[in-house]
Amino acid sequence: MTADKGILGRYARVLDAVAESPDGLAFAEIARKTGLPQGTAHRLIGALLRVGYINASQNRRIYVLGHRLLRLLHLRTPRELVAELARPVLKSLVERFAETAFVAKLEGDEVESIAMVLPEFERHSYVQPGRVMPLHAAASAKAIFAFQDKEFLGQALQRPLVTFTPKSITSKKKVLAELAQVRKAGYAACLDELDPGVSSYACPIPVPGGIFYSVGLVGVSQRLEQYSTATLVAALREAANALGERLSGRAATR
Amino acid sequence: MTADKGILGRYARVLDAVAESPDGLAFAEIARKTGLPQGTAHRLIGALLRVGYINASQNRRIYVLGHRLLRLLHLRTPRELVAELARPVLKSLVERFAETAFVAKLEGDEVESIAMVLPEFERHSYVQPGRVMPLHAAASAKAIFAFQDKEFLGQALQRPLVTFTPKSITSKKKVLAELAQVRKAGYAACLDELDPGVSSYACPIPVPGGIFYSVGLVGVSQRLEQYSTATLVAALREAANALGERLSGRAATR
DNA sequence: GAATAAAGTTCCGTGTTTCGGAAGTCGGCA
DNA sequence: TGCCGACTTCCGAAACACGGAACTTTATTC
Repeated sequence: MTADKGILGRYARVLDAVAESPDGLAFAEIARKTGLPQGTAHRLIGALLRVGYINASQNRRIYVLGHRLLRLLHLRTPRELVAELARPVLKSLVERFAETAFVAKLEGDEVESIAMVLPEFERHSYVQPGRVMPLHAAASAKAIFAFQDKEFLGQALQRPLVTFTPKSITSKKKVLAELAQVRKAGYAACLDELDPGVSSYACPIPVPGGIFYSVGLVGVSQRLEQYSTATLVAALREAANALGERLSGRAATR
Repeated sequence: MTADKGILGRYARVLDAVAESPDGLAFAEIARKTGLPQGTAHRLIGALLRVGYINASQNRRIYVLGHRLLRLLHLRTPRELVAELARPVLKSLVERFAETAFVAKLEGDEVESIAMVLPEFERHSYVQPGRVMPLHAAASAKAIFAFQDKEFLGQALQRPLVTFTPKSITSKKKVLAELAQVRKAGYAACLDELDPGVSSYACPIPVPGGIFYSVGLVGVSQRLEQYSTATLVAALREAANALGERLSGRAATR
């Protein structure tokens, strides 16, 4: 189209070109596909890189969609799509540990539980799908918020930190310290912080663009204690990696 | 953050704000969340509207992500996510018609078959998942390309129109006419155009932002003829609507 | 239903940024 | 070493973004 709708129109054309090529595009191909002069294309690509709308992969020569756009995409991915894909992985966790397994997702600026499989004998569940997991008192939420940027986190921390149990962490400073710890360890735990006598463990699910999902186990604290933390975390991490590959289309279709 | 990375940084902040609010944002909320002066916010929103990165919903007062971004989202949605969700719907089509049912997806600038369920007695399939469906000789591809914009279509039509059978349409003009017809009728048919003696029908799957998927039936022409076109199309349309709702997160979780 | 507040829109002089052609640099290859 | 294509930088002219303030429209209150 000759009708370039302002400056944004040209940026949009570059993004369209990049998105339409599943394996990314080299600089010259972008200039050709969009019909932009090389100098101009170069400048636009530089700006897009700086805001994170495209990323340079490999030897810095192939451009693909960037983390900032992938973030929007995951925020808008319907819960059901992810839930459907996660079910088999959750089932195998349940079989192994006989505890409730679940997946949580970043929705807007909150973390929600979106899929759950519970052991057969269990009478009730601790995380109904759709339940909002509080940032300071749920392993699943910690595992996701620990990997968000400061600005976003600061906004989320505006919400009051409700005291659910005597063990709940209710100071912003302590929450931030906890999240830093989660980031370092690669997993989150919540022992009696949300419901008394109930504990949970969760790992972030790595997908290109950032962390938007987590996979976890919940159960009566006493029963969970029979497994070592290392065992639980190793299993969750494995599950998280498997889910990450499925969510980004790199999985061997089972 | 005070560090605005150029003009794109401010647009990005608006988009982030909109994406983080699942139900959309009013003008004033955008200005507040991004910290932009009202006049400025208004101008940026206008530009974003013009390129289709945001849409005004309802009484033109609530802004949500626009079709141009949703398009990127769907282009990048892994095949497996969609395939998993589509399976039950495909199964019920197969049960009813005893013919192969499948879903196709726009990948880059090509249409690919991504999920398929075939009747038990069938010995081989006509559309392996992963097969690229030619724009001019496959119902599934026609059903998708018919709803793409002219620019994109023109680009796709650069590719040579292979003659698969005597019935294949091989002139650009006729292909365009056929696509216009598909757009009007709301479904596409291919009678012996790709493989001799094999026919297919397909309907576009409506999701917010445009058409990126189609659902179809394939089979030996003679066998398919026992159903009236109206019957086939009605069933496909129903399936397409069901899939559309699931894909956009509006479905009643079965 | 009038008064008032809130939400949304337009204007415009100032000043920064974009524009793209052309010239320059890099890196692989014979 | 010298060539070629891919990529990057430069720069003056022109265009556009900037945001405060004034204005219109819509919602709320009494």
